[in-house]
Amino acid sequence: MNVHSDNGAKKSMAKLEKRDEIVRAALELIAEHGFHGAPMAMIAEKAGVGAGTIYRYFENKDVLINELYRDLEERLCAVLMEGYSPEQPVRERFIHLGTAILRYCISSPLDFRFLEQFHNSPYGVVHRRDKLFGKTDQKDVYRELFEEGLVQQVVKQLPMVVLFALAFGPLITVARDHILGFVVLDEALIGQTIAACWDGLKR
Amino acid sequence: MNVHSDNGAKKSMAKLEKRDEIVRAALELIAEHGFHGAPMAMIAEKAGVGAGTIYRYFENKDVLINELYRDLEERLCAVLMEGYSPEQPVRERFIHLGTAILRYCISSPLDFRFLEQFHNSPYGVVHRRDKLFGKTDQKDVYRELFEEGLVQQVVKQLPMVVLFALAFGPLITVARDHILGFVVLDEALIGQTIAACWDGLKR
Amino acid sequence: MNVHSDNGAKKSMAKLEKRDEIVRAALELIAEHGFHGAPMAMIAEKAGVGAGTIYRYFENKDVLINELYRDLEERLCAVLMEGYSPEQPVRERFIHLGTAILRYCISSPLDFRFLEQFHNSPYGVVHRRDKLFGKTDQKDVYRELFEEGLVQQVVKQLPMVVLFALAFGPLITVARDHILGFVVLDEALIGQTIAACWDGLKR
Amino acid sequence: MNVHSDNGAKKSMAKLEKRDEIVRAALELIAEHGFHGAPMAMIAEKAGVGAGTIYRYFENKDVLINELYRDLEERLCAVLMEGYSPEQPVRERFIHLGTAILRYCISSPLDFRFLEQFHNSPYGVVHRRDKLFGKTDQKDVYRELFEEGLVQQVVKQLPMVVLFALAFGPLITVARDHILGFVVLDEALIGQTIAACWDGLKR
DNA sequence: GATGAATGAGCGTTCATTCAT
DNA sequence: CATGAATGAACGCTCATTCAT
Repeated sequence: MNVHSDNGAKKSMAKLEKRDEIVRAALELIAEHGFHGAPMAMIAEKAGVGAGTIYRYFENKDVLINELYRDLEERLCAVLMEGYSPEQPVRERFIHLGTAILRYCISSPLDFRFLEQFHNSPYGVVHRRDKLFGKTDQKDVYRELFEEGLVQQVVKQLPMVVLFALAFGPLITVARDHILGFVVLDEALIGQTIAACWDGLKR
Repeated sequence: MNVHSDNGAKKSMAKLEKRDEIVRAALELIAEHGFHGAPMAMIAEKAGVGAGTIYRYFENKDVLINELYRDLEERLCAVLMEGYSPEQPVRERFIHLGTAILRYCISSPLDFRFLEQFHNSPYGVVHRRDKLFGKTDQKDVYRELFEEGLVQQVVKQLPMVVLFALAFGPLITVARDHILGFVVLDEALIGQTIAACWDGLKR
Repeated sequence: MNVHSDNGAKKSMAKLEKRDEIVRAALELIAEHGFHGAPMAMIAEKAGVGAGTIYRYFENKDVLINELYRDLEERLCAVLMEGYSPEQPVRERFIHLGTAILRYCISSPLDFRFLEQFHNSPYGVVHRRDKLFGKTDQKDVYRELFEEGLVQQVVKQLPMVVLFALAFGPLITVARDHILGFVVLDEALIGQTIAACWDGLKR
Repeated sequence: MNVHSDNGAKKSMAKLEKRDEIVRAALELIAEHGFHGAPMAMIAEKAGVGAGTIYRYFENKDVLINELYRDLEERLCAVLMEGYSPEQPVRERFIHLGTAILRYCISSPLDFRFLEQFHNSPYGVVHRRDKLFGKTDQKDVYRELFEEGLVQQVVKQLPMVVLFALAFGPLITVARDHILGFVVLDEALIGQTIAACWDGLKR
């Protein structure tokens, strides 16, 4: 270790730093160009590592993508739960979640684009099926929220899947449109959009 | 079937027939396996033509995909307009369109799967941008409908893009879930879902 | 076909010609450098075809190697049976076979080297096991010959596998040494060697 | 085990111990899976050392393999010479050597498998050439034995290489077949096999 | 015009070897 | 000295596209 070691240089990276660089590079490339537009060699180059290095951290491309997804899902989940209070009324909770989602997609557009790509791929379908049919035991705030809403009769008596669609279909769509520059979401618009979703949902 | 069609069965195909076979084969393969699961050679085989033949009808794979998209869009548009009457109130017209979309996706799941794949790919982004920013002069029923709704003050005062999202985000989502078998859409559920969308949309 | 088409040029090859070139190239490279010293790209180059072309004729490298083996085995078998007469005494028949083998290895050293490489590889072990345990119904002259020799009590009462070893172990060994230039087999030496093998075999 | 050896068990290894572990690991992996099935990293892991450590003891993989071969050859040679008495008749000496070889291959199948792999590879060819053409000055019991047999006119008047083939070709072959489970060599069969070899050799 | 064999760039992945620690 | 993370050339294989027939 040199006392003068400039810590700005591309020189050595710590172990975790390297994994992070790979993940970040994969995220950017996949978010921007899709799974096919992100060859391992390109990810490696963007991450500033050798092509073989990726395989020290991830068994193969599928694993890399799935771990990246899990990372993002976790991050998103943390964001959603921040300030979430199960004591609040269903409506307030829904607005909290919706707002958090839209803000997240605005502040982390790459994350959001990646999540979309993932959901619209075979990976995502499998993942969704497992989730719906309870192959994961991860507790699910949305489900809980809507189930409570059904019991309290504040949301429409519709299948869970349809409630999801009514609640998040529009959010995902405007989020994408925002990222692609088709609309600019500001706080006011976020609020109005979510309120409109609630109108669709509520009894 | 032409009365005069030589009944050499699979033998010669008319020019248009051939193009259609290619397009149909591409549709099926892409709908089922995605863009990457549909190599040109496989499309050719399924279409019953030589691999090189495709290039007589489509400059390259991108063009094939884009033309296929245009075909489907046209078909969808025709379905939507069937029985559509501009004289009806905005709400009735919206319900007509929504119902038509959901019925179409149920009766033509391959078409729908393809359209989704397309929209969630670089192709789709470009296409959407062109449409929004008016690079196409194709008249757009949705836009007209919502613009009228805005003028009549029956729908919320929100940007067009957000109205789209509120209206079609849920429909697309439930349609996909139906195709993937996560929910079964019957006529009753279709009606309720579209009514809920309208609740989100209306002032 | 042009009347003047110079038939010496590298120009076009007929379909079978191409398969043959690939097989020949694979044979030479594997014979000289082993399986690992014969990458597909090198085989393609030596064959004068594109790398991808090989896969039109052979599903993958394993299949190429196995088909090549089968080709050679067939060729060898034909050579062995040429002039072979089941009516002759066991000894004469053995000498016929042994002579044919040695002559073949001298005249087709590449074939022989390949066969050796194959036998000394996982491919060969599997192949041998199938043969010994009768998973192939290919009739086997050696086996028949030795079984007859056992019945007539002209060869030693030893397990078939040991008889094989006594008969062909030395032949394979001298054949390899000849090819590698460690000894020069002429007709006289061939005769003496096979006679010696018979001495080891006979009762 | 040294009385003073720190019993930190797997902890530190003496220099020679480490080399031995590497060699043993290489032997096992190569014997079982061939040269290609034994990556350096796997050898290192099995040996319980770092991947880079191997290169302190062996310049590269080729050198490792060649030194491993030399080790085994030495071991085999020691086994062969145990109880070998140059005063005995040629025949008895041959039987001693042959028996020792077969017993060795039965008791040390890994060694034997490795030696075979080696002989059937470019390494082996070079090695053999050096030996035959006297680039090594290692005295050679077989050669001496056969030369004496020639002088005494108890073995056939054939080139040394052919005598080798007659003597050891069958032994190697049955040894392999034993290891692969195609035949079971017991003491009786060993004796008969070697006797048969001698029949092939003797005048 | 129609064909499909041929192509080769590009993919995901492995592994012998190096070198900072 | 020993390490093992990092490397990148090389592998087997795929597939959009071309072109001789």
